[in-house]
Amino acid sequence: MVTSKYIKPTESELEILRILWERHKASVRDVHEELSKTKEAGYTTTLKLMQIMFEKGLVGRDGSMKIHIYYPVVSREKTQKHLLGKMITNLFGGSSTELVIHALGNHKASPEELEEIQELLNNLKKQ
Amino acid sequence: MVTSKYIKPTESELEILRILWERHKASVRDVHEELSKTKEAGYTTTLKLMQIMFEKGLVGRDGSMKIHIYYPVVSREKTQKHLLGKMITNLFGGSSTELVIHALGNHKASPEELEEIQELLNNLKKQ
DNA sequence: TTTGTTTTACGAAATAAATCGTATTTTGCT
DNA sequence: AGCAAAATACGATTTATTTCGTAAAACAAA
Repeated sequence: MVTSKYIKPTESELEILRILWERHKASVRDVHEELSKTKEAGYTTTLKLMQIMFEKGLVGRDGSMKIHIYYPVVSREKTQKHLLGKMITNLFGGSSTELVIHALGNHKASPEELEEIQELLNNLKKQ
Repeated sequence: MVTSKYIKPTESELEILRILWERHKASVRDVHEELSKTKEAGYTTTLKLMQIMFEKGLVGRDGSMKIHIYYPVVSREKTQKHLLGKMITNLFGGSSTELVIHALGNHKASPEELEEIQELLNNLKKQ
């Protein structure tokens, strides 16, 4: 049985994946326009990146329309898990708690979100 | 007034910083030995990386001893903040709550840690 | 002081990532 | 069909990152 190897997206690829995860599917132009809001890059640069991502298997595409429509192949969850693990190890001394505290401290959460976390916390305490 | 620019450590540099943050100071050999536990790399590779980090200003070093003793210059906190922000944006759709939930879900925390998070949560709720 | 070991300096190669120019193909109009 | 605009393919360059060989310097100890 062949287990497909985890491919670590680069920084730029992650920015593109972010958009695809959000929209589920998008053309190169869609992605490029969204990207342009926060970043400076030529259209062909975005195109090339997405082509490379396609070759790597990070995204898929449907060419049956007039233009290619791309969609994510790697799941957000799996990618989150990998990168989160690395971050906890290298940046938070292996302590996920420390990460949680930082995340809660630096970025504000709404009352609803706090409640959501509270519930999760209650569940964890029960065990 | 000149504001010093944030230098984003690379993946490898982060692994070295992790060790320096933990030990406060260490020789190249120290770092290399610790690194070797989890990673395969030659001694001069580690040395070179640390020399480059010194040039970039990520670490400092004391050469008054027989051998160079390196120490971190960039703070763990500042680095955490930068990378966490990027991670929340690209990987968790801008929601720090989602990150917290993932972190708590995938990596187990001790009762003491849960209590610590509970207190933080209580404080946040009060506001 | 001579010799072997460790440490450092340095350059260069190998690899990976990002950027872009140009050419070709496809599409939408008229 | 013919033309302009948009989309794609592709190669090449640039820049960043990682790796390591070799040589010089510093050190330890016989």
